Amino acid sequence: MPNEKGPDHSRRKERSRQAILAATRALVAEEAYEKVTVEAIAARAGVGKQTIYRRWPSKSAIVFAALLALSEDTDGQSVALPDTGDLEADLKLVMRATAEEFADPSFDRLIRALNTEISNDAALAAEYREKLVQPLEAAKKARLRSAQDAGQLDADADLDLVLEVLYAPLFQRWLHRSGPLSATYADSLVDVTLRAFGP
Amino acid sequence: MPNEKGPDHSRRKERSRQAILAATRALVAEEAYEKVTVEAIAARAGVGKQTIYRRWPSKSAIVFAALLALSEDTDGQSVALPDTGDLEADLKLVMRATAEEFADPSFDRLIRALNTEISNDAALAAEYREKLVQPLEAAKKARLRSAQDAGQLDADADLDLVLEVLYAPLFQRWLHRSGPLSATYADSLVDVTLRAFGP
DNA sequence: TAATCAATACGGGGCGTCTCGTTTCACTTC
DNA sequence: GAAGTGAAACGAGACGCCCCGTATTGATTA
Repeated sequence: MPNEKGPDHSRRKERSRQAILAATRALVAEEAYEKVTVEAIAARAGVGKQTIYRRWPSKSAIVFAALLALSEDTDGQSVALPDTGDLEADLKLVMRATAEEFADPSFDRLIRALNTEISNDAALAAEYREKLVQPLEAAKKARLRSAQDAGQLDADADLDLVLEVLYAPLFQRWLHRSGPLSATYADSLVDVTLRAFGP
Repeated sequence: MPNEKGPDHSRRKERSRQAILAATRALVAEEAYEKVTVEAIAARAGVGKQTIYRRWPSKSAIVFAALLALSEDTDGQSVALPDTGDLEADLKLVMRATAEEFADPSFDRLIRALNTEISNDAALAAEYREKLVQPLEAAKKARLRSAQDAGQLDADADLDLVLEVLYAPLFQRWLHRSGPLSATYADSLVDVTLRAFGP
């Protein structure tokens, strides 16, 4: 605990904070989002509603913080994509994993809830981009830059655009449920991207 | 609202129906979506709440019907994309127009509201796909097929995939506000798509 | 007269605030 | 150390507000 000063009420605080975030994640993952109420979160976490509102200003903020904390667990050391030297194989591995992730019902409900909040709250969207999206994109771009150095990708390619072409179709297909998120589909997105931005 | 039906055949039904849909569109376009309530719609339309619930089962259904009616105005004759014989020019025209459309604040709020409802209601999403998306996609595919016949596009290309690569990045950039929807960007999406699926 | 309507009351339920009595903990005082 | 103390944080939940969707009523229209 890197606390240097002042009264140490942190033990109690931290425990209830974690309980609130865990309860939120559990509820969002297992129920339709409309059923997730602040009262339900408080009950599940074994805390009073005021304890929640002392920390976060709104339900959106709670949900967002809950998902943010999820990624901060795996964080600490920065994420990195596999780099075997074979760009196509590496990307297909990652895209297949991503497609599988979206097919999981709990993850589906979680990200759908997040997108609902984000879509209607520009400030939350900015925080989402800064804290969740950008670190991931940095890792992806690092892998792409390595591919550029290896001559497997157009050296002048706009990496933001490359990532969009690679991921946006998958994301849209998931969001609108407009088609299967199969391994074949994941592979074909990689093929398309490499054809468009290949050397 | 001018009524062209002189005879007493139709009752107040149609006029109030139009008033409700128009009021819904106006409210969704000018306010944050959370502020759009059924009571506000009824007040704006000069209609009782019961008149609304006699026609639609839920708020989602009202919003959806309001946007559906919008597209049915311009409908009647099926939509068609320009076909000058120059695929690149035609697509850039359409993509630039699409990007501009999304930049309009009223349209932005409208489609954001629709996406919010759709994202959390699979049945509504299916109806959305059937009544709004598929007619448009049919028109787009017709243009792409014409390009295939002209040898400007890989004859074996999966047209669903082509459309996704073309539109999904724009859609995602708009939804997540992750970058400018400029004409340059629209053009580069066409360039990428043609590079990936060109002959 | 018979539908249809606008208006409005109503129950149900969630959000965010407020209050209350209790627990925890840093800091005394013995 | 052990016992005591005050303040901050707490669990519980009542409350006011707003909204959804239903039910009722008296007026309007065909």
